[in-house]
Amino acid sequence: MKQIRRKQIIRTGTTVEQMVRAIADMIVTGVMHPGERLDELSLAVRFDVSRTPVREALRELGAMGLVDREPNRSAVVANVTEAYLHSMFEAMSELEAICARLAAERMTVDERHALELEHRASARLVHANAQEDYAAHNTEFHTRLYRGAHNDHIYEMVTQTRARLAPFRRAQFRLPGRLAKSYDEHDVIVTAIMRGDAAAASQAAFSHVAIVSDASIVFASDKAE
Amino acid sequence: MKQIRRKQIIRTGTTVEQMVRAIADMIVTGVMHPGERLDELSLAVRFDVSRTPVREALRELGAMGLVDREPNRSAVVANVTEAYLHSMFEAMSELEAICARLAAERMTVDERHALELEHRASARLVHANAQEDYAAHNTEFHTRLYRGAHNDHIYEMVTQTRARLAPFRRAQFRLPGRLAKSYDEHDVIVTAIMRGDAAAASQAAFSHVAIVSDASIVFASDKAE
DNA sequence: AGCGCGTAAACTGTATGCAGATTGCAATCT
DNA sequence: AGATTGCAATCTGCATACAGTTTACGCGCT
Repeated sequence: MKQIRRKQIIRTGTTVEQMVRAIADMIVTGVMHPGERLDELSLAVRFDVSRTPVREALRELGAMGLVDREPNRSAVVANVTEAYLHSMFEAMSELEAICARLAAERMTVDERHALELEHRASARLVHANAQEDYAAHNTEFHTRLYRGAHNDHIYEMVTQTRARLAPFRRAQFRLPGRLAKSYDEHDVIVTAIMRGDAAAASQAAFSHVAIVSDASIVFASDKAE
Repeated sequence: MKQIRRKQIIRTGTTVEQMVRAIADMIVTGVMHPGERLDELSLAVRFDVSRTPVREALRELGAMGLVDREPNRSAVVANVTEAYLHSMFEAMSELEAICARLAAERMTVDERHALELEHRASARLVHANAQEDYAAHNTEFHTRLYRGAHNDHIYEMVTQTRARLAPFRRAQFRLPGRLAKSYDEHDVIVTAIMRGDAAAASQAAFSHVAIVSDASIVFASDKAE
């Protein structure tokens, strides 16, 4: 049985990482409610590990802002209110706008070319309504944008914010017609970047993310019930 | 709100928090060099604790991006190169610009009033060349700006970035004439915000931080030698 | 001499035990 | 009855012990 556990760890990461993901999911999907206590022993029993990895996982979740910790107290689920969610989506728009602006100014010829290719290739996925594949393309597309800004710290912030929002955004491409609209919005961004129009790229990226945000927040509040 | 509480906890040191700060300082001040290994036992001996708190501190430092961790490997000092530092200062300018813009649009009457008072009060410190006190005022001033944006996630990002840059910025007010210039720059920001001119506030905040960055980076590269 | 291979040392990951802090309850006092 | 203090159960913080993994070195083989 030790063997089995080891295999799973190899497959999905270390024990602690697994727990971080599992607990993060529970918090973010509303299985656990804000203020709910996360006592170490219960979690240890639940995941069939000792308290040590549980403590490390809680510390990491604390750093991620998903749980609040105070000395000698149980960690509690942080209040990821709808207001806070909204602030994250808004921040995402702002960050994406910055990336697009900087990308328009700084991307190398190769990067521009790759971005355009990536974008063009996705047209096929839209026609096929291949939601899974389009989602993968979408991630890649935005990642190229972030990298194109040539600023490591901004890249870090935007990817972290994106990761935290991921659970709330999962279903957006299921909305009818969203794929085609997303493609069109990407198109505006790409065009602006290709001609080095920083202001237009920034504006287009801002709107694009704002639209995604609206769709996702609806989804999130559905889920909260 | 939540953020403030967490900050205070950081100030109130448990063993782990103390270690996090101590190690972070060593990394950021160049006492430890990028790539240098942080093996758990050595640190435990050095701080005269067991490996358990060391591990938790390293995990937190990993989440902060100051050390890189891989399974079954020593944590190593992350590469906080001058390039990365530069990217953080640039990000700081961008974030501050966003905050100023949003603040100009969203600050309540009370917030605007408090900001102006805080700013006016600092004039006295400039004349007295009270560097320590002005630094405290400066922190307060910028914090008000960040809060004024009314976006918790952006507040979190900007304060975190600011915290990571703090060690590099400490000496900036010692530069001759910097206090008066800082005051003037603040003045432009405040004026723009008071009349709700988002674009002007944003522009002024961006320049202000860019200037601080330049001064600090000079200082940082001095220190690196 | 160079190349594997195996073994041991060093180190990380996890479990468990103990000490101190906190909380809730209950018995006592006002 | 309500408040208060003391005690017990519970939980966190840290130390120590053990298991599994990686790394480095030396030995033998070609």
